[in-house]
Amino acid sequence: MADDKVAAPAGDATGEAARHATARSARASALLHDYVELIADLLESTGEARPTDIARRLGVSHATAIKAIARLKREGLAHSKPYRGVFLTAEGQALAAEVKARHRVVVDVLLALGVPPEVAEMDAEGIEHHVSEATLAAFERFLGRARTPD
Amino acid sequence: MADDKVAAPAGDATGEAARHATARSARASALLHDYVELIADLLESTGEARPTDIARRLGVSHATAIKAIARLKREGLAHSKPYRGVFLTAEGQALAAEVKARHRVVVDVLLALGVPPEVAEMDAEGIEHHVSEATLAAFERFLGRARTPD
DNA sequence: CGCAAAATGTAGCCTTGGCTTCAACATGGC
DNA sequence: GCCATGTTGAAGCCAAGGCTACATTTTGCG
Ligand SMILES: [Mn+2]
Ligand SMILES: [Mn+2]
Ligand SMILES: [Mn+2]
Ligand SMILES: [Mn+2]
Repeated sequence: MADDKVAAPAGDATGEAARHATARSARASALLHDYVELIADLLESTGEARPTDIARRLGVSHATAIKAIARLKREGLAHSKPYRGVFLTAEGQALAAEVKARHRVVVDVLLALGVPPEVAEMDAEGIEHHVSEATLAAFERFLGRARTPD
Repeated sequence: MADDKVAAPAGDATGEAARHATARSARASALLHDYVELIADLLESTGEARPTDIARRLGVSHATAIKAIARLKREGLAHSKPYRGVFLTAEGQALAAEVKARHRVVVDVLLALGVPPEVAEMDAEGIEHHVSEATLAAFERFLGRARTPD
């Protein structure tokens, strides 16, 4: 497992800085991820994703949701016409699928580790945004899934 | 725990809203947690915690660090006199110890699940802030520690 | 149809957490 | 002892993500 670049210096600043930078970046995208996940869910289950419903499910004001939706559109993840509900672009749908899968795996790992279901859902909502590809893969191996066929 | 309001409806908004609210709140305190953890570490290893070092270790500008330090002071977690380095209050020290313990447990769990060390450190930096008491306890049981004597 | 209620959108405010730029202070080397 | 350099602090800018208050549009219903 250790190549030859063993033992990064203990009080190493640059590595630590990189780790914190990664965490900050994940924190920044967490919000968008939750929105696309939720929008996909609403579209799938009810056929439409209205700002009010999104706001209620996230526990924020509708104005807050609308501003976030504007950002989703700006970033090419969603589109919508005034008063007509929100939809995901292809990119948004892909992201939603990814995020949803990650969410499920995180919850399952927590459950497998003996975390109570309510708590698992709670904590997963935050943890999911900080699970890298490598960690996700490890989680799936641990769960005994062969890289999820789904 | 469940009175008669069994089986929260699938598309339950209030429960989901609460989960997202919790995640948002954790996200908000994450930054302060990282600061106290780092300050404690610097104090322990070098005897002093200077803004410049803090900034470098976190990968932010020194101005950003100084403003965060001001907030730590405002919230009663740290104190400092001009040009004299930062120290933690009793409350700050307690928080630092808690945060550090959590960090270690999260890393250990990731390692136990087969996540590569570098990645474990990376992801733990974000995950740690979303691990509740209940989940922490489950993690410790999983690791076979009896509520960490240390 | 007509209109009240609900949904949507806009505006403006606040805090946080980034940044750069500049000013003030402290200190080590000469 | 003095001064160059490094550290610290202050100010001001910006975007994100909250909020409330108000304006506009849609819609459902009598
Ligand atoms: Mn989430
Ligand atoms: Mn989620
Ligand atoms: Mn952290
Ligand atoms: Mn940490």
